[in-house]
Amino acid sequence: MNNARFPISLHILTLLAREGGILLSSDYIAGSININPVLVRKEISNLRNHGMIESKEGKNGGATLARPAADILLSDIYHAVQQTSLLGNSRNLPNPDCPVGKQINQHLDDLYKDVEGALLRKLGDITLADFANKF
Amino acid sequence: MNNARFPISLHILTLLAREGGILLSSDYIAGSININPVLVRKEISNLRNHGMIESKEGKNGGATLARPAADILLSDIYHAVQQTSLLGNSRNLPNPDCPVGKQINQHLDDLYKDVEGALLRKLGDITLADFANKF
DNA sequence: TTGTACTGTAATAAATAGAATTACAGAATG
DNA sequence: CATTCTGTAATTCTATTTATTACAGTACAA
Repeated sequence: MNNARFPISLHILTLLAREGGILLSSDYIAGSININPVLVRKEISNLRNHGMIESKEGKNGGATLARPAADILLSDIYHAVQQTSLLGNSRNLPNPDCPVGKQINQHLDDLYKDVEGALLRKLGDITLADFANKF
Repeated sequence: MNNARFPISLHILTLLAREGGILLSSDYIAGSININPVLVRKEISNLRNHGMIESKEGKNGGATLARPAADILLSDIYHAVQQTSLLGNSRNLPNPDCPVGKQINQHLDDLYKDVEGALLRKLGDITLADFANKF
């Protein structure tokens, strides 16, 4: 995972978790993370689609948690941002005339599912409340 | 993880595991993976530095496993190629004037160590022999 | 002893992906 | 109705990844 979507989303949610229902603006959040506000709004949009955030448009608008921080698992966040496979894939198709090349993607997929399961069990043990309470 | 070093290394090692000690050239390996041979030689160089591969220069040269496939764990491969953190980090430093921004990197690091531990336990349960025998 | 087939590595270029920026329509508020 | 926000698309900028080129050095075999 090379992009910063997981830590950015976790940062956003941590800020919201610490404000009990107070709306935070994308500009304020972006100032804490030190990234562009448009990126924040994109992540909020994504987290909203996954039911973790509610947001309000217009003056004095902003974002807030859609449900209690104790009901949001870090695995929920992982699912919301996960796009590329955990341990990477080669861009090119391997050689179909090679017995290994022909099958490796299937076996990699199986392996990744297995490994990702272990990761999700760990992330599923931790709630946003657990994380936010560390601060 | 956006780059393909883990699957490439695993592909290389799988090919070698299936040839009992026969030297394979970087061109042959690159043909199976369908990437540039120079990339293969770079990965071989890395895996050699980590004690998993031996290679021989000159005519009829190539690479072979440095130890039995049953003695190479997938976690060894992960360690050999791992460079960026598992779940990503923001490029910019968070705002030190924000109570969350000030501490988040430390808490992220702790979390990542924990999660990576779970991943490594899973990868440490699987040997290269296990993986190569699937083909 | 010399041509050939390799590795090893550096340097560069091309391709791709990530993040920042600009722009602007639309919503809510006072 | 001016202001302050969100939402989103389009574009530009930057960083990362991969491919390519180049070439020195090694080993073998005729």
